[in-house]
Amino acid sequence: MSAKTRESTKPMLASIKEHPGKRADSTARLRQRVLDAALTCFAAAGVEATSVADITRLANVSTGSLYHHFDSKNGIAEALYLQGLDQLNSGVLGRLNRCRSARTGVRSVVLQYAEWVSANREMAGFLYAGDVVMSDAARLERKRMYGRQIRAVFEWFARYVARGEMRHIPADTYVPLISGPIQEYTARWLSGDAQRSPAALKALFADAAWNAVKT
Amino acid sequence: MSAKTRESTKPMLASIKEHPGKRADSTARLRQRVLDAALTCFAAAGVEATSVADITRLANVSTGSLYHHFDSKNGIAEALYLQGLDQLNSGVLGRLNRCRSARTGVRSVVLQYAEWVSANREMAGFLYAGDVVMSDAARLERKRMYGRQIRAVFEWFARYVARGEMRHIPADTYVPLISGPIQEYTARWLSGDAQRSPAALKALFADAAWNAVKT
Amino acid sequence: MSAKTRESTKPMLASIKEHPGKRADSTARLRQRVLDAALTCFAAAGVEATSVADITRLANVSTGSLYHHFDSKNGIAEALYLQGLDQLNSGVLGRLNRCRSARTGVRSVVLQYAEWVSANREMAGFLYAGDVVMSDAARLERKRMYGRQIRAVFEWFARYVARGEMRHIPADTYVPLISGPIQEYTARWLSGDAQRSPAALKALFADAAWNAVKT
Amino acid sequence: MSAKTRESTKPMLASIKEHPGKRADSTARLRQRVLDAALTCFAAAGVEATSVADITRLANVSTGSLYHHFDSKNGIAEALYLQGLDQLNSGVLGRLNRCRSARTGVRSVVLQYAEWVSANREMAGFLYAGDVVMSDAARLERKRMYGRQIRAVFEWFARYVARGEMRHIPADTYVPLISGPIQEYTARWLSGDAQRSPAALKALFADAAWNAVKT
DNA sequence: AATGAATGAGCCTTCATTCAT
DNA sequence: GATGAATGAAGGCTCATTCAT
Repeated sequence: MSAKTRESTKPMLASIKEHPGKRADSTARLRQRVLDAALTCFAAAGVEATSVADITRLANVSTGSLYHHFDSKNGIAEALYLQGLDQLNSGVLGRLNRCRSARTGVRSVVLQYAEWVSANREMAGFLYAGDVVMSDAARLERKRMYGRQIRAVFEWFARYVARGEMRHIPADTYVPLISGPIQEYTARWLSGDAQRSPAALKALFADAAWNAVKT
Repeated sequence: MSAKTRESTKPMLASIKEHPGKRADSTARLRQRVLDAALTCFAAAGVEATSVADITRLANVSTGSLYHHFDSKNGIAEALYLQGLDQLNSGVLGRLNRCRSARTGVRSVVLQYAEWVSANREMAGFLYAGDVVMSDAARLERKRMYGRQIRAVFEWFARYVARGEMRHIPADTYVPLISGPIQEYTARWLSGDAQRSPAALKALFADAAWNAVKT
Repeated sequence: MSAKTRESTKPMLASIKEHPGKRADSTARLRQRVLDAALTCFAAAGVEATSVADITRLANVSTGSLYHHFDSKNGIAEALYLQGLDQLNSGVLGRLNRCRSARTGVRSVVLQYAEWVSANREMAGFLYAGDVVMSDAARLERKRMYGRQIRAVFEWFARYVARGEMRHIPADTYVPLISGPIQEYTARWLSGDAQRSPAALKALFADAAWNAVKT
Repeated sequence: MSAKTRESTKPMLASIKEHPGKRADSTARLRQRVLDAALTCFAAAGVEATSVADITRLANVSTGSLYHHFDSKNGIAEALYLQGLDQLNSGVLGRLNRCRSARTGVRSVVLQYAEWVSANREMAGFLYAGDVVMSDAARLERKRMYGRQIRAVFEWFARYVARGEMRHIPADTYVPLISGPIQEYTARWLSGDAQRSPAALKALFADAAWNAVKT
């Protein structure tokens, strides 16, 4: 909600509820305990199939306390979703910004995605499942995040497209061409249909990505 | 959604409930009315968020009648899922089998996927959402279907890999490389984030697919 | 909802749910069991303080069954309210219409009110408490009932006012002057602050009513 | 609602919580802020439908603080009820005591009621709604107040009854006959069914009251 | 005195499924 | 085969009240 976007680990949107002073610490701890428990449940069974009682049980928190910190079950899912998306995005963008050529840039997107997903399997599964029903506020926040991300990535690539080092194709199709294969593989891995972690195959998919968009 | 399954290679799970004789026809009609209604609901709101009452209302069928023809709400979802998957698979395989070169074969997979998905948006959304909780019986049936499909496709491709016309990479990675981009694009289209139908961009993705696996 | 207004004992509004044929009877029985139980609870504790469980317990009906026949707890209260009001109104009006002089008419309103209230203490308490939150549909129905009642009563009285046998005062004030005392006494009786039943004092209040509006 | 209780003849129930010394003033201010906020809420939605959070929000007081000053939500309602009743009663009694004839006395009761109710609409609505569940202590206090009031009023009237200037009827029926019409009209005004304020029609109802009990 | 986090019982309602007719 | 009434276990959420700070 504020300006800082990258590397942030704190939940977005919820920041309004943060309090300064002595109890802020234990408050944040409880919030995180709830988010952690919810992630585990959501990843395992989906948001709808997870009951609030499942979360309170796992987080060891009372119903009332949970609702003191979150608006609703779906509010937890939204906070988690935005937190995860922010993490994934900022990881990719941060790495991209340290690259100095079209090829390393394109490959870095895939490499970072593969690594993050392999290291955060639960969160990846949760984000991939896409069963969060977004409220208007959350939708706005996501749009803001996506906008920033897409704009930053496109600005980075645009110069190489302009130089003729990358193909000139519809804007809509870069992401599918670059990320589609690793994402599809990841989906199979998450569902148990593929054995090796995405990280183990990252070089192959990174090469394919570059191959798909280079001139 | 109403086009009859073509080239179905195996009876559906639910076929055990089919009855021979004079009433079979009206029975089948009612079954299909339920399946059609369920697809609309599932595609619009997801399986969990659809109530049996939603389906009976839309299908104009009584509760008792519905349960006379299906085991459970999830049973309907399974039947629908298997029906859709079979349709999609057999379409792809049928087209592939009519191809006479590695390049046309690989491209045909993408082309057929793009066309089917664009022509069966509701079913595509339902299959993509992946919110069907599979019973053991259904899981088995799906495995059988997948196995046949994968085996058939691989047999087709294997000869070209052997001839050195296609890259030799881990078996797990062919599908992601070939279908990943079009699937990723389709997901964006289904969610409203991309405007043009997959069919409109099929050539681009077909070329990319061949490019990704050719030697 | 239909034309018949007087002496009707059937719940209004709910009539849309009535079914002809063999099961209609047991359906109506269950509906009435729920209404009776609800009346007892509402009269004793108020609508808000009565839980749906209180009603199901007393009516010996399952939760689901209750909700199969009524929209909500408040829907029960509305049905009951309209039923009671209809009974009260039609009793008063029916008796009034059999009177042949201003004096007997005015007195009959009070007498009938006193008798009905004494004979239907629970319903009277429920109606008097006024804690039913009316939906738009119910509000409309009540308006319709009130309109019919007020119009009919005023038409009856108007001729005597015109003849100079009754005072000519603001239309708003006839009901308070005629019914106010007996209603106030009834409220005290219902709350336990007065011992004798309204019926026991009806003559006194009937005389006072006539005295208050005669010329 | 904010006019201080005049001629209060006994301390309120809640007075036990009053503290002497330097903070008494700010304490009383906070108490009153809570009572004012509660009255607004109770009048608008009823006691049951008002949550403690509604009150703390409107009064700008913390939960803990509220519970430091009141026993419970219902305790607030009781305090408010007794405060309002005391105000209404003492107004009526005070005015009655300044009258020097049966006629002016009876009329003054109605006139004062009409004026007070019109000037204190929120409190009148709250008292009229009668949704305060009284604790034993509060019930006792109310009985005491009522007793004093009734006794004082009866003593005043008794002499005129004895002199034959007022009718001799059951003790229970004086109040309904005198106050019933104006109360019934007030109820209609509070519910929006009557337009003119009770104060606007006070003379009519005062005359009727005297007419109802004079010899 | 003041604060607001924490508690957990209880509320209304939904819903998949069964079963008598 | 068809119907829809009946069931009761959950589910998400609210709320009065307590208590540590």
